[in-house]
Amino acid sequence: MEKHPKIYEPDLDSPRGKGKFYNLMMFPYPSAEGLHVGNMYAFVGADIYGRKKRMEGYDVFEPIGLDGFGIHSENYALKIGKHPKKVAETTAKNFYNQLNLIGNGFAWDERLETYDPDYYKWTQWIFVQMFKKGLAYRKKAKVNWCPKCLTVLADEQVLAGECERCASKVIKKELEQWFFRITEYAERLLNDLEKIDWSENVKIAQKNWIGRSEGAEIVFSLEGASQPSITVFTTRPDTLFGATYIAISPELAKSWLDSGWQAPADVGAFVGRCLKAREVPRSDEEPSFAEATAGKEKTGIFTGIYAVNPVNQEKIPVWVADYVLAGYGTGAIMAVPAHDQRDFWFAKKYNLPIKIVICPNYPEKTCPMLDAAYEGEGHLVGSGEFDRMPSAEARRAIAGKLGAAIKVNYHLRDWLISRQRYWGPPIPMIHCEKCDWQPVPEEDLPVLLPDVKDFHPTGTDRSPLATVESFVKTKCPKCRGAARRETDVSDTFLDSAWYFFRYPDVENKKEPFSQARAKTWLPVDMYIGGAEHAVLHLLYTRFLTKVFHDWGLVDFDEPFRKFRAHGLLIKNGAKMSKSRGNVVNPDDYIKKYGADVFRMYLMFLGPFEQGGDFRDEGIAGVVRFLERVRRVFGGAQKGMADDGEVILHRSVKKISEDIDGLHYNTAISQLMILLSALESGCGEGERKIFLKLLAPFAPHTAEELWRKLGENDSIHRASWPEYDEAKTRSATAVIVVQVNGKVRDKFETDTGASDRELKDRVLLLPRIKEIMKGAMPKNIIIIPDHLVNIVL
RNA sequence: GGGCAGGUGGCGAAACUGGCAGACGCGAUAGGCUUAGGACCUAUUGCCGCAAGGCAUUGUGGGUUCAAAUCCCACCCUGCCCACCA
Repeated sequence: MEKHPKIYEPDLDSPRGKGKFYNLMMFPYPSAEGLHVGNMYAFVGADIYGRKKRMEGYDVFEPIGLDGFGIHSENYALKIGKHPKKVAETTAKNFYNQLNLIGNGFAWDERLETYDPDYYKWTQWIFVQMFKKGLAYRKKAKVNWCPKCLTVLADEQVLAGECERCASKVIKKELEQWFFRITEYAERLLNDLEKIDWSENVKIAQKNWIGRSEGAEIVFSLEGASQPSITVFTTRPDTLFGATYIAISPELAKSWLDSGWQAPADVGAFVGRCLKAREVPRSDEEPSFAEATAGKEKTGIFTGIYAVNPVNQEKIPVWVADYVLAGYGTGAIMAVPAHDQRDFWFAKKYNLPIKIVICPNYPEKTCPMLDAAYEGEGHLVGSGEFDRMPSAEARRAIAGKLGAAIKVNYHLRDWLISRQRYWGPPIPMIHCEKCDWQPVPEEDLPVLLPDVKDFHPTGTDRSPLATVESFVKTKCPKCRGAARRETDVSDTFLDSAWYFFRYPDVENKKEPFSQARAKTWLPVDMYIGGAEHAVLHLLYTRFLTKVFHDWGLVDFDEPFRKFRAHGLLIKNGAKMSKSRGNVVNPDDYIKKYGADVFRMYLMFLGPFEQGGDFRDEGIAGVVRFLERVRRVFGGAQKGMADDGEVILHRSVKKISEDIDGLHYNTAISQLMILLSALESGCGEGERKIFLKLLAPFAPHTAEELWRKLGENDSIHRASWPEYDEAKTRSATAVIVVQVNGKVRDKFETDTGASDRELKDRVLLLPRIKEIMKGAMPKNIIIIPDHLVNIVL
């Protein structure tokens, strides 16, 4: 650890040079196997970017830490039968050693680990503030439950509907849980995407995840029900005349039954069956839409109730249907079989009427026969006064006529924070019979995770902490009466949603971070990480940042100015996995080839944002390259060849631009091209420029050769080379001569030749004359310094 | 089913804003160097041809253009994410 040369020492209070540059990479969650090559890939890519910024004169802050709390670590501890805390200690050591080996310019003094009480104290503090501000609340929610392991599982631990450890069928269990009201921020999270420079695909993923849809709430009055009316949400009020039944979710039916609805006998049984079926989470194995939706039989039952369509007073039946979701909209829909595929299947099955009200054939009179729902736009038919109106217009017209409320719905759900697990920050809440839920007073934070022997899941609905009486029993902060602590811990995503605020101020004992430090260093200038976090992690960080902004802690409301997702590394064309046995262990490669070769090879595989295919054979190229570099630097100095200067200036330009655009693979090709030029002869000036260009990629080699040239200060503090645009252009150009678009000849000439000159010269070329056979060209296209195309 | 990314030599991949397809690297072949092997150096590496030269070619089929890997339309395939969201 100490061996690492500290070349990066940002001044955290007043950044030097051109100012601060916060270069962040997603911190890893340490697993037992050690740092994954995918992490290395991400970190090296991010470090190259940061190192160039440093050489450009920015004060670069590049911190690293460990996302050590959470299920991954806990499961490993369970597996090997060691306490998570002990495991964390050893894995931390390993991880930092490995991170040290890859040669990144980390700010080693500002590390943080999420399981450190000095850190999670503030994670808990955030929870308390959330509660105080009304952003944390409790409600019932379903969790995955393994009946054999007797524990709650995270979604990612459920494989094909089975527990990943014991392969028992997982069921859904309803428990009361803590939530954060992220939905309150849905609109801002959506709109503010426009003001940040992020990979476009990630923005789109977030947009879809938030899933805004605008529609109308339409009220149908009911006959024969215990309720007077029912409200449905629809994005297509224009199809209202085509509604031939109402479908309600089993959950809604259940609540009606519970509140005294006298339903036909088999309705209760049907509802029971549906709810039971929903306890089994959908498996990964079920392929495709066919199983998940289309092929999965939609079932339902008539309730005996009728609803009155408010637009035409038509009486339509009310059904309970298993395809209606409880958690979205109002839990009830108006079914329009002609214009919704699911309703169409359902209507076919139960012989319900299918009534076309949107015709795609306007102005022709005939509407098509439907063998599937028509979900597109068209003109209204069979819709009374609205006939012939375009459907888009009719949406507003029909909703308007009914005075229906315009309503915006989001797919985004509130953030479930509770985990019935051990290895996380205890949720800092106390329950008192008299005073209900009370937050732990801030001066009592952190609520330390008790160092229990038995951290195994308990077999009840509770976290293992529930069995620790000394932990559970406490006093109510309000009335001082006997009370009990919340025993669940919080989601790991909460730990990682704010860590970058803490990095510039890890020693702070009084607050999560000082406003001064935050003002100096935040927001993050460049964030690099995996696309798999496109929604959850990146959405939570944005949410929390907006919350901090609203609390007045910071004056910005987006955490990362720029975010780029790196691609996925695969091995020999296949995804790496333990079962395939094709996992690249970075340590082996670093040991064998050294960090510089490994770094460069990773970056040379393919475009950083697209990932690459790791093949052992390919490493030789980079090994040879660095050996050639040493040979050139060991050789005598002499002048460069004639075209050397152009290649040098072009290389500086290309490599600079490529690093800025994360095109590291082509930057390395250019280094290779430049090296070939240097091999034919080079002086000290060219050597230094080359080393500077090499430094971000191969920091150790570059440093060593730099010192051999007699430099006393680190190359990583040297200035990034500049180029002269004029010198990137060569004095001559090769002109391609085409006839009818086919290349027929080429010649070299001075750059800047006029169209006239080029034309005259081309027409005199013997080969061209021969091809033309005296014919008159119809047209001659001239691209200066580049190409002449003769059209015959 | 939806969203996103992608499909180019034996392989990993390049190609700015439409202008020489295959940069750079791996592998392969031949030669040099070497006692030998490795390393290294040189040349070749889409097809035909001794060569000059010719021909083909960027998943498939159409189109636009003097000119298309690049733009447009339809389709096929692969990967990732989401998935009964009314």
